[in-house]
Amino acid sequence: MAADTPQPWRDIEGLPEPPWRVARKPSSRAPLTRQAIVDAALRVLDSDGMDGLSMRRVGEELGAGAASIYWHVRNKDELLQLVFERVMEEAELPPPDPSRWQEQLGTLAVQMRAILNRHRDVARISLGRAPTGPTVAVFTEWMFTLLKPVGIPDKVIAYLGDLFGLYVGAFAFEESLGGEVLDIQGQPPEQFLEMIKDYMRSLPEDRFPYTRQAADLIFAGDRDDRYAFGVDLMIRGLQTFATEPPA
Amino acid sequence: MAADTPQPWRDIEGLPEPPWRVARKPSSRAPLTRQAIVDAALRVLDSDGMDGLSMRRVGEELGAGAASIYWHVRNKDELLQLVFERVMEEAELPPPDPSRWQEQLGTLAVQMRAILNRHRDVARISLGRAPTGPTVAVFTEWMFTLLKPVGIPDKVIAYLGDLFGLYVGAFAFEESLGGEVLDIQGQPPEQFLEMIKDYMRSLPEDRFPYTRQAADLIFAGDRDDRYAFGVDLMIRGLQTFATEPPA
DNA sequence: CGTGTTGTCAAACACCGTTCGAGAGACTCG
DNA sequence: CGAGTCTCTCGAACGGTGTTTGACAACACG
Repeated sequence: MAADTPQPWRDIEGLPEPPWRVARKPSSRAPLTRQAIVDAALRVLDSDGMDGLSMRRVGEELGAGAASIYWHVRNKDELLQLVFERVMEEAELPPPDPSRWQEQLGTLAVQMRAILNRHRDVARISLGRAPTGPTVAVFTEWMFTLLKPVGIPDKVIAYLGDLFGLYVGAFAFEESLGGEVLDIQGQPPEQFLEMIKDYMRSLPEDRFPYTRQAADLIFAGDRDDRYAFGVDLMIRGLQTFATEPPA
Repeated sequence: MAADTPQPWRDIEGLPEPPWRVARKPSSRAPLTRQAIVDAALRVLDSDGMDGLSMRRVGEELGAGAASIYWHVRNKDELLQLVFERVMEEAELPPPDPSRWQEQLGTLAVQMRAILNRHRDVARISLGRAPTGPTVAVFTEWMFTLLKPVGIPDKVIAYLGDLFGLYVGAFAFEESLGGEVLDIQGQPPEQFLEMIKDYMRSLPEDRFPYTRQAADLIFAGDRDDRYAFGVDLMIRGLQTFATEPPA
């Protein structure tokens, strides 16, 4: 190539780039921030569920490459933690009223479950995780303000947070599976359940009298009912620690 | 485990296999059986943990190819279910004695947790799963025999199994993570915990009096202590359903 | 003998989380 | 005005994953 030959017509300085070669639309994409990434991840989670939540998919949702995410977030696990904390902030705590502590605790339990169920598969993230930010402080203070006046010992209140979170998370997790673990055969869950019931009823009467009789009861009740039972049992247990008589 | 301890009520010999678990075929003389695969999977799980448990790895353990496994097992999830059920059969139930129901229930809880912790990461499998074979029948019957004489309503007993399993599983699951979720920063878990405590103590005194004071309490107590608390709370709650006075 | 049936498995498929290194763009300093 | 540095993006690649496919071997039965 004769590089030294003057070729002014070959000068491309200032010429517009042909549209088919523009690298990317300059500013159509929102800036990539931690915030935006968490938003996108939550959006993907809500629509595609946990199995659809891949780094590549989150990148796509942002109109960005998967690798870019790693500049803002250590790894997928940290991203999940952020999504979890963000969702937990949706919880609203009423002003604590010790005279109705059982009711308020029950309501909170219902609300937490609702939040975990509102965002698909968030319950799967929640397990073994706890909020670490200001949220946990607000919760703790709320619990103490509600339960200390009833006479429940500090240690019990302190441990209760864990237990409470564990139950709500585990229950919602089970729900999020939606019996998908149950179809170990090709059958739909309910049909499979019917099989188990039949199996139970077919057991020898002399050794399994109760089980035979309770086969229906064991699988009866909707999710709400069973959830409420667990919450109720915990509250009843708590009650035995209270020194102040219930209002 | 004392495998030689006589447990006639636990004997599942001669009980019919539930129809959904019948093996594909007796298989004349093959090195690869369902049984052998489950064994191998459990061996891999014990030594390499959940992350190391891949179909290829199980195949290798058997001196076979990964694809071969799919002849005997529908997919990985079914394999996990089988491993879970196998481990659950390690539980030993004492002869139910209603006069000591609280104690026996507590002991069972401790034992279940021990089993889940004995086999590395089995707790991770257990969540959202329940045994579906004869084991669940034996458990159910045991529960009823123990609790019905105390006057606890059938429905409560029926629901209790779920709740019990949920708590044990969720707790052991959390343990199996071993705080690995906590090192969202590079720090080791305990150091990170100290940070949270410091954070709590630094909160404004007027809005977070209890939290400031209870910062230590919240993270105090070893796992055993916290586990026992949850079990105790459930048993206390159960007690309120009993009509027969405690012995 | 042929013809199924049962069981094995290498190769391929379509993903995954994560790392690397080249680069673009914006800022600061001499 | 460079030159340098720092922030940020991302294509390509690495080493895995669960699962499917199709070819193939070993045996059973008529």
